[in-house]
Amino acid sequence: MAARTERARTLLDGLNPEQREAVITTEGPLLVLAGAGSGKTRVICHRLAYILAAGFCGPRNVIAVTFTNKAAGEMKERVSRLTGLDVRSLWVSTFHSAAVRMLRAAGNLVGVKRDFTIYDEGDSEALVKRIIKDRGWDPREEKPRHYAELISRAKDDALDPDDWLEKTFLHRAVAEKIYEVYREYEKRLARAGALDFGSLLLRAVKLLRHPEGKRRFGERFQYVMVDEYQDTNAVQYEMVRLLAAAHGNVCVVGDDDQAIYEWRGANRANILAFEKTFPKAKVITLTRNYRSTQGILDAASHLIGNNTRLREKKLRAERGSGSVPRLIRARNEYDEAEQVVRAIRTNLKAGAAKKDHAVFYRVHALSRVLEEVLSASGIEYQLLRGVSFYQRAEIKDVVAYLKLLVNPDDDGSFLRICNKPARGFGAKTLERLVAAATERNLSLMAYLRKCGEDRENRPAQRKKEAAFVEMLDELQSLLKKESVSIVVREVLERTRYLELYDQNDPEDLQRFENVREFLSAAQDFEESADEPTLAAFLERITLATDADDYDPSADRVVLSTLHAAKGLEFRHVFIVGCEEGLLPHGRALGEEADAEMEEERRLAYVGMTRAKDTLTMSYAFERRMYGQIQARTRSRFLSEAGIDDTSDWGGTERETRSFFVGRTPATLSGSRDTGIVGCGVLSEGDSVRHHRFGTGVVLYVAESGDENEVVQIRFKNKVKNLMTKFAHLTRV
DNA sequence: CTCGTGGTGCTTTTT
DNA sequence: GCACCACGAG
Repeated sequence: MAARTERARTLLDGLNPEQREAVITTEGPLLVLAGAGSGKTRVICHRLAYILAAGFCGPRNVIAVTFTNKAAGEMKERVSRLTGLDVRSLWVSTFHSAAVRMLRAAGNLVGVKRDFTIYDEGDSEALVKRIIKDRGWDPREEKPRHYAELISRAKDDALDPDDWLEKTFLHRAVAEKIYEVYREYEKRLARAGALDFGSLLLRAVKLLRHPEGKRRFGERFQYVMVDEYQDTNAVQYEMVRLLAAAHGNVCVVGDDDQAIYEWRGANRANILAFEKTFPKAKVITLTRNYRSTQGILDAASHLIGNNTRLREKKLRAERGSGSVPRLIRARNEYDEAEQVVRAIRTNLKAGAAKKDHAVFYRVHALSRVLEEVLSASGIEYQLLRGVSFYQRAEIKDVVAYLKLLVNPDDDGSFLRICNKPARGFGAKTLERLVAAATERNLSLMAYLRKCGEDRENRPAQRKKEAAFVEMLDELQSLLKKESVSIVVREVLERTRYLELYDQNDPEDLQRFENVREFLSAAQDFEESADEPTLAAFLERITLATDADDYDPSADRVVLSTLHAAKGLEFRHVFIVGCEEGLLPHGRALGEEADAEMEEERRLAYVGMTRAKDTLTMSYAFERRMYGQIQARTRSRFLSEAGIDDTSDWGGTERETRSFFVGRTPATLSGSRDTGIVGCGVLSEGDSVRHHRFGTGVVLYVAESGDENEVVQIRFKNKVKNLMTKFAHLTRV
């Protein structure tokens, strides 16, 4: 017992008093407000480890919920290292994986059959589209994406079609249409034995309310932990509440300033609701920032100070003052990318690694130019996100075959692949088939099996259909005796799927490669999984994302959207495209878009607080967007953050613009007047004079020597970043 | 049934 | 500018 206590106590070493308090407060409800860079992950892991090491309960009585599989995996790994315990029975997972796990075990209690299929967003949208078409509506008018999104939001708020109709503020006629689609959508999901992401959570909640489910899962978990709590939606909140109901030991960790997913149903006010639901909740605020220097933190704090905040907190840098954020002004997106890359190259020369750098942008579209310029410079990079591997058409096709084997009622998968390659399921045939099956409320496969015979003649057609059914039956029987990878191989073989591809077409060749990669993923899976079934494999890939692929050890510059940047940190951070309409995004600019504007601000805040040593923001005077060149205005966030543009070189915005337009960079450099310092002359500690700011001392010189040299100078009461070529500095 | 073209319409996207 | 989809011609 003493040894145990001793071991638990060492877990507190190296934690600050607040962190320590959070770790040892294991009983009762606890809300940890963790500012950016305040050691949140550390607290969560140590707290989990502490509970286990102290022997308060066994691993199977703890559940920790995070938002990505990757975060979950790392957490588990870390807890294992910290405790030396076997953590296999510890539930560390995403909300969705936890839901799946419970439903696979006891879904029958709430009407979920064992072999249910999971529909991802693409599958849901495809289903919505079929419903809209079946109604005879034009999918260009009634946009499936729009409908699918509304349905998904409704589920985030736990609203069934009737609840939703009652609550919606949309125009009656519009609302009725959506209601109709939503109802039909639910009907068809049920018929297909499928659950979408929203239903997974809703069914899990239903299960936790069921007496038997409550007994099995509600009472099992003595300790509940939730990460990124500010991004939970209403249903996830309810799930947390139910999981914690029996024992009341629930710890949620979050930061309302970093809530960036309200647009998809998250509710950052859950942070306030927590204290209402658990009136005795203890609140611990972590405000010591171990990541960034004070200069960066000040800018970020200034920015976020423009929001109305739920829980205001002031972060303090533990690392000292450091440099203040820099601003890059560029003529266009190419100039912007070139300046960023130049700055990166300067850092590389000074000994920094490529992986110490990250470039963030609001929209993926901005990555292209950066990629071009990085490639041209021979600097390796890795792109976060982009189309997920598992979202590619060819992968979804193969997956659809597999899903159909596990759950033959999955009409979505059936329709996707029944005619790939062509085997007699043309448009007309399918139309008839769907109509006949719908009439009998049967899935397509069930209809083919049961009623294939009693349809009118067409013997040739029936033969083809029978062959298809037989092929799937054979594959299905393989499932019982062969491993996942062998089944995948057989599927490719027997369906002759790969014959769709032309070996001479480079795009097809890529698809071919992707399918091969998929095959090797299947192999990896069956070698490593606890339960190497096809259903488990499908589950994993449906709930997997590309975020899970980011490799922090690879020495490459990271390109990422601001959203995907959450949770990461880099020595040198660049945020490009700081322009009105981009960051903040155009959709947040309207009169009645205050909430959106605040979310944009939080997004910028998240990006800025990723930086450890230097932060550079940039904007361009013009940029090609949607195929045309547009004049751009610098983002309001820059001045809100105190990253003051105009003062950097001593002119006004208009002067800057006219100065740039029509000039090439070469004509910009150098100075005509004697006494004015040129590039490559200054070094740290030099005293200089600026015509507006007076005299100051050079703090440091970035990109020394070339025409983009930037010097940081401390004037009487402010620190400025100036470009030597514009600043017209003289020596004192 | 497949291929080509033209029209459209475009944040973000943990699961 | 680009990617995706629907529709029409072959």
